[in-house]
Amino acid sequence: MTLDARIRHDIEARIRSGDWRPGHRIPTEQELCANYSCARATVSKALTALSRTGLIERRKKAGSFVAYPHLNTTILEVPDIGAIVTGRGEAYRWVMASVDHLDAVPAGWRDDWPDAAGPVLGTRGVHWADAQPLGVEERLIDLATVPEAATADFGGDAPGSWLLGHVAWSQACHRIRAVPADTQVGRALAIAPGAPCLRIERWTWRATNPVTYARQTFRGDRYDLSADFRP
Amino acid sequence: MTLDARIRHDIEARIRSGDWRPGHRIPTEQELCANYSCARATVSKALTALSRTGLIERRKKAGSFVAYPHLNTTILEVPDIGAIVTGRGEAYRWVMASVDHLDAVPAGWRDDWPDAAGPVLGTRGVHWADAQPLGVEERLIDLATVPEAATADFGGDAPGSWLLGHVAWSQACHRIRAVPADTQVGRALAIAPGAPCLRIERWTWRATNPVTYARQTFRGDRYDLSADFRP
DNA sequence: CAGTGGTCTAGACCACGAA
DNA sequence: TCGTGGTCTAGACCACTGG
Repeated sequence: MTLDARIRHDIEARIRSGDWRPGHRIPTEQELCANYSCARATVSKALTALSRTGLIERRKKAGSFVAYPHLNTTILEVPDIGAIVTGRGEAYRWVMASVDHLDAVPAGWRDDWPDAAGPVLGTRGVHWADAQPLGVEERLIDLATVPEAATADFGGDAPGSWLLGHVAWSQACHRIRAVPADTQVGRALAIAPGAPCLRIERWTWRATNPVTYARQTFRGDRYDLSADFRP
Repeated sequence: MTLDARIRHDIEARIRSGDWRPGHRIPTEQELCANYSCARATVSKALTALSRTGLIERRKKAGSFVAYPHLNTTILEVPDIGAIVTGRGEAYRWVMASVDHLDAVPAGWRDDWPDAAGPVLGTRGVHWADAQPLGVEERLIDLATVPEAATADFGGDAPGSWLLGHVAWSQACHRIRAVPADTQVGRALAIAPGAPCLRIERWTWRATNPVTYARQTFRGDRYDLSADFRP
């Protein structure tokens, strides 16, 4: 491993582990030069690479800081439903249906989220666009990884928005399918049972710790995903 | 604009314009140093950045070359159906149903692909996993942008595979929806009309020129998209 | 004003791999 | 073998901006 890769790796490990929280000031280039006994260009190379990935933010005179996680770090912006709806010129609204403290992942969900072992927070709600229900969301949050969620005030926001702003997740996995609406979803979304729905499942981890599992089911005739790519 | 950005931009422009084709040898670092009258580190910075984006490939002793477009450049690997199927341990097969030379985008498709003005190649076919039809694909290829497609031998591969290997696309846009199967798709996929299907539409450009429009419709019960992310 | 990152220079040594 | 990229050094000047 090259020296600049080692510096990069060390800093990234500190951030991912939660040792350095968002906003924490990273040692200056000169301090890092001294720590690693190397030239400033080598440190600069490592820090520049980290800032390009969005993990840190560099400000002149002030120094380098651990970046606050922001929404546009991923290319496919699955979770930010509000922005998609608002971008279409419609009014976005989240209606929380229930928040439950559970001692463990409920039966029937264990197959979908075997990672979480301890107590979890279960949330349910509906995403609305204008006066139309857009999709239902069921979510589990691991309270061992995110204990502050137990007492969090989600305000009027969906739990996903709160999580994005409060937890520095390191890995997420999505699964996107077309499924028929069951009777419960059909009633919530005002569509016939069996009507096509887009289901997005999302598993999120911080390092090896499970953070959350979300299952969103959207009306097929009112919602689609878009993604722009450049090679 | 900084000097290394200018070097990077110049080289990228040559590649995107098609002036330097995949496999073309880029001037050595020393030659570029001379051209731009700068230090080798500056040239190296530009070339390293280009190779990290996958646009060029650097080989010791041999030099730097324009990279052949490869499948894993995007995070969400929508087009590579074959790899997904094979990864599940099933046998992938593409069956071409028709290839048509058309003078223009057919009526009924113009709304979906208004970009293409001239003659296009229209293809239809079915993706199979083992002995089960997985999804149907309808595609239009702009022959003004990709004239070699008119006489191309797609072999046993889907047109998308051929395109990925022959055209350096610069931008792609996806749309993912859940739609009900119509009678034609239902018959091709052996499912009931109205059954939920995952539809992926993909528009691809090279610079401002349209390359292709593809519409894939997959059985909802047999196909899903997965995507891993790291912030 | 002074410290910080942003950028660049000139030069060096090394490992690799095609000739 | 020897040209190429990969990496690093020591030093420099500049622009920005917070104290």
